[in-house]
Amino acid sequence: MRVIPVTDGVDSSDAFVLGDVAAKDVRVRFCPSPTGNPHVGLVRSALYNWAFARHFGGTFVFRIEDTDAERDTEESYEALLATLRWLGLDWDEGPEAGGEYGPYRQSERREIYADVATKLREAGKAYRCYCSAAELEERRDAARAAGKPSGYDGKCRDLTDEQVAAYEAEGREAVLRMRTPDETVTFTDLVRGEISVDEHNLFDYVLVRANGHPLYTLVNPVDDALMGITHVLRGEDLLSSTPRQLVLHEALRELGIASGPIPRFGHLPLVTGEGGKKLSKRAPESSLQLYLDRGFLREGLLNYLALLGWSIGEDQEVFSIDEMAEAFDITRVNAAAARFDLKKAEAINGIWVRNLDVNDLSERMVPILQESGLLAHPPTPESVELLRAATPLVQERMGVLDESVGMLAFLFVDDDAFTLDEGDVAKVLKPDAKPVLEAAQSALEALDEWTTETIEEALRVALVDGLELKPRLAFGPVRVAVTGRRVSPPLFESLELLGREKTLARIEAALPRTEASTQT
RNA sequence: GGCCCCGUUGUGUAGUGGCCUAGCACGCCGCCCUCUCAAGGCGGUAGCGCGGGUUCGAAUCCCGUCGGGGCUACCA
Repeated sequence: MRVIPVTDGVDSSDAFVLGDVAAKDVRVRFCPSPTGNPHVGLVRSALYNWAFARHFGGTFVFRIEDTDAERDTEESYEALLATLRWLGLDWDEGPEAGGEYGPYRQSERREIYADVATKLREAGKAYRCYCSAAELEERRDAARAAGKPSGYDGKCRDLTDEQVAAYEAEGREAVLRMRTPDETVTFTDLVRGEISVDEHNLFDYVLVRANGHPLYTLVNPVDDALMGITHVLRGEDLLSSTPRQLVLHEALRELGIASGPIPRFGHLPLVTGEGGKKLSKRAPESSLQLYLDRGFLREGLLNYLALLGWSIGEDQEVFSIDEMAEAFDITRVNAAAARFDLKKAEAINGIWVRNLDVNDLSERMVPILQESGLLAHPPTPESVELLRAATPLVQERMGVLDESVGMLAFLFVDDDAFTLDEGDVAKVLKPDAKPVLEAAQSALEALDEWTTETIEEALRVALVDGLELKPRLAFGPVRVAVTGRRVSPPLFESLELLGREKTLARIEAALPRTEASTQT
């Protein structure tokens, strides 16, 4: 039985995590394949790697695994870079950053893989396999039916020259397979502890396709080795392929293709969706773009993602990624899968929203309001001023920025586009609201000074004192008439920002509605 | 089917043999505050999957069991 790498002790200190590697020499990587949109699991993984690197003062490498020409797209590649940049997860080496281990896009490293493949084959570490897809499937099904492991059975492991010649004569194409050892492979996972797989479940796997294109199974470990990666932190879905990769790492060192210690692995818990299943890339709720479009703050989203599998300590949940980097300990990552909870994400985000400087917040709201048509591209100076003044009114009323759209529409929408929510009209602008609106109208018309304080005073005197109404019945109709909804930012502040003219015009326009909605 | 991983309230977690009649946060419910909605304050709801051990003592250690998940490609 082989144990790779050898470790002892089970304390959760940095020393255990580092092994023989000096803190500053730590090198971790984030290596997505550019297929589809970045999803939350991917980002969580990037965050943990980033925090790990920053914690030790090591290097965060960003590598693109675009070896699948069928599925990789340039748009996805661009999206990946943009996303990491936006989140503030800066990389030390990688696309656009450079580095001495480049290139960092695997599509530009083909010769390297071809060379390694040749060396592996010549050294007998890998061999040509001529089995056809149909044959493999047949044998796999048979093994399954017999209740046995269904991996590759090793048929082509030790072909004689004659057999090879015969296959070649048949015109068969060959893939390159890695030869795995007839021993149990054991390694110590940084979050799960010791894990082993015996030889009966260590299958010879394909490294290079028949068409000569290298597969992930080859390029991923090869680049990790060549780029001096010391720690591999990735999703649990890759856990079962780790023993096989360890075998390749050993071979690379044995053949002198790579030097340096074999990386240590830590498998992060999966991020699951509603059903407790792995969040698939295609599930809408897993798309990071969805959250960005809704106006999640990078701080809030990252903070929430960090919570999915890790805790900074006793009674604290809100922290920045710098604080995370400071405290991050991979051995304290929870091994169990974590469910993505939108409500919690919004709550955490809301805390960050409320902690933001008002000017900062109003600037961050611009894209959302533009997207919804409330602001122009670029926004006019007046609307920017108005937004700045209105931001404090909504700051503690939203978890996510897009919630401000409904609350602020009344301030930014063109007069002819202003509409009342019909449901709210039916509930609030009943016949008995008419005298309320009329009283409000004359009280406001008489105002010399148009400020929050004078407006409130005037309305209280006219409606609460004058008509002897309870506050909610007094202000409700005015609120609906002027903001269009029963739920709005604070009324008096809203009226001040809206201005006297518009306010009075809207009350006037709403008066007939108290009659229209009578017969129900 | 096979292999591997995992298992504290609905969700995320704290907890590493006595401080646990299990803490925190989100959610949910109620109350307070209040011009609506939020925010804020107060209170409540709900959990160690199950069964055996080990021990004076177990959420914490061991075994079994059940349940969940991942992988099982010439995808990554």
